Amino acid sequence: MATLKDLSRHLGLSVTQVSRALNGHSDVNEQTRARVQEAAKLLKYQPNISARRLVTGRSGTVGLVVPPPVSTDGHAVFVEMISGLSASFAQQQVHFLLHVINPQEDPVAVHRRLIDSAALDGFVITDPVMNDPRIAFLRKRDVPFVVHGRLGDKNDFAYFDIDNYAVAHRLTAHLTGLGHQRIAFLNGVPGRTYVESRLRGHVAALAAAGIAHDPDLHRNGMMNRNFGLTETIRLMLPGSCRPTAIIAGNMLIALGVYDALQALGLRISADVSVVAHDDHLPGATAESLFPALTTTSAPLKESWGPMASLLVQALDGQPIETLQKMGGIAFFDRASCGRL
Amino acid sequence: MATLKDLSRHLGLSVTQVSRALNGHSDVNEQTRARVQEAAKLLKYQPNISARRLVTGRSGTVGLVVPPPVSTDGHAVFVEMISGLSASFAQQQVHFLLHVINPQEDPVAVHRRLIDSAALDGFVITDPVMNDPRIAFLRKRDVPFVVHGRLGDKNDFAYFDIDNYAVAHRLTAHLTGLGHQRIAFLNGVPGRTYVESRLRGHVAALAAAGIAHDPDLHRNGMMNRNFGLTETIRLMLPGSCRPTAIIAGNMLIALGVYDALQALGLRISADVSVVAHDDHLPGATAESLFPALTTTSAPLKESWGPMASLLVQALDGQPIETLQKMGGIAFFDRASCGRL
DNA sequence: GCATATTTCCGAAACGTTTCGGATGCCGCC
DNA sequence: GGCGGCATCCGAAACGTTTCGGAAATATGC
Repeated sequence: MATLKDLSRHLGLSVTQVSRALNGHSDVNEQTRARVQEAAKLLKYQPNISARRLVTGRSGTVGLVVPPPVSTDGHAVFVEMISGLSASFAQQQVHFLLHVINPQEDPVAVHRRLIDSAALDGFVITDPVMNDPRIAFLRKRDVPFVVHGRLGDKNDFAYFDIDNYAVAHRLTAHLTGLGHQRIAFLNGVPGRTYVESRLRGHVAALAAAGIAHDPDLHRNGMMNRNFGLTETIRLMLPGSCRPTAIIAGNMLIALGVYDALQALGLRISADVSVVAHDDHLPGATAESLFPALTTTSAPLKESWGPMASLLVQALDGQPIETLQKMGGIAFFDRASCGRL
Repeated sequence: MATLKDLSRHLGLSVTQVSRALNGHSDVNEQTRARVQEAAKLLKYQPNISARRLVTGRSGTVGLVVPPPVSTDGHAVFVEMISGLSASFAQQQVHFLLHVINPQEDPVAVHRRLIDSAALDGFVITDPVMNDPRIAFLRKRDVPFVVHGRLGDKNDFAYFDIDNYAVAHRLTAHLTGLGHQRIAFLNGVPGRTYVESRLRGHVAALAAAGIAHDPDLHRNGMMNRNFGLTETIRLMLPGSCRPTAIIAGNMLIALGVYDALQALGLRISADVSVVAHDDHLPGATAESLFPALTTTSAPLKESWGPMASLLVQALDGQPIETLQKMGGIAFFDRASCGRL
């Protein structure tokens, strides 16, 4: 309600000086600055962001444009993402605009409108695909953005990602270390970057152990429980050359693997070793399975804070090379693996 | 990128007139208006909302301040709410700001900051409680808002709600019509308005059939599967005077009721009739149960569109009395009830 | 033909902030 | 005493839009 003019009148200072005092500029007496800040608190001064953004050209608002989640699996990720981002941006004093589009709508057009009306000055991009039109557009318009994930080799933008190569490498090496040779890998849908990175890490770890990669043991699919179940059953068909260990791309797949092995009467660890990567989505924890599941661990919920920081730094004009961050992964050796 | 000044130069008109033409004012020649609109399209003119909101004092943005969802049950509602609201507001050309607070934070303080910085000009209020401080604050500051649900009798604000009295009345009357006298009601946590409304509707329908309400048959609790399961078992304990029919407050409760009756060896419909209210949350559909569940139906997802419209109308200064809307309820008689 | 509406237009001010360029006073220094 | 340097301040312009009050041109009524 109170404006700069009110403050300046109240303090006997110019509007200019009040503004500079509050914004931490150097040419203002420390004593005056204190007075100004006190008065601001007293009069409950809140800067009018419309006025500010009009002159600075920046809105103090970032946005996320997404289609609504489809499956119930998607719900958990959606909730975590939305609430994580919103809370993180709030902490950084940045407003978070959410625009849920219907799936037919063109996301680029929405981004364009949002930019042209000067409503937003930065974006979060999730679920990037190869040659993503959103990324191309934002780059062309020179609008800051941060991507959750990466694309192939050329990543000349701010991103946060986990080291998916390392994930698969670590899991595979753990199994080869126990003497396993025939290791199945239930990976995600082909084309997604993290799926390809994991495949590379997997193959590299096999090679390091002197094992040739058998394409038949590598399966792609939607990362849900059903995929884990059906593929495990197919892998274990009598007559086929069974794997002695299975890597599950996430916890849902792992649940399906457990279901299938149990149904087939195979003992986990004793007969078949199982490992998985754990995003820490609600619903399935590695410790609560029986036997407790050995995993690499990289909680998805820990990405949103860094994502927000990166975007804010990008808004502040920091060079992109300093804004590429990888989340760490941990490894928990539990009870689901046996030595061969 | 293009501004009004650009347009006015390009058209040989004053900035004033261009603005009025675009905003549909009356004192502009229809022919000129057409020219202006064409030029606007040509130059890809997008009004700078910061400038607009600075002079109008309105931001074209509404907000929702919520804590993150807790349980996995809450996820489905959260997702539906967030995506429904966002999409609906987008359709109405209103920006939707989401602010997820941590549960300790004071929501009123957040609302205050958002208002004082002129960032938002309207709010959506969900999960209202009696004497809600958010509502009191927004009313005091004379900021438009719309509430999902109602509070007791005094509702001098815009709201969207379903007729919970009618829901319980309808379900109860259906059962009394089949000759049931001892009807249990598994209702939500006490204090919530819809819970109380439902109780009133229930009691009224009983009275209309000449049946006295037995408080022992009315149970309150968290509306989840476990509540339905445990309360049904307690209701059916041998020695107690068993109900012949059960009303479940929502589908999760109904799932628990089905589980319990099956476990107890009681046949649904033949031994015990079951009805429920169905919010159409993903995960449980009334038709897919066996036997198919008789329900009142009021999809939660149909509230967000009306909610958005109501808030937009409130922003336009429409009188509150015209902004109180009730969602309709449907009744589906399926296979879960038997005549006594 | 004159006064009065009506239609269509415009200039200027205003919203609240940031920032550019300059002003003022004071200090020490030669 | 003059001069440069520093610390501290201020006036005015600018951002892009809406709107108030009025002006000009045209139509209407007698």
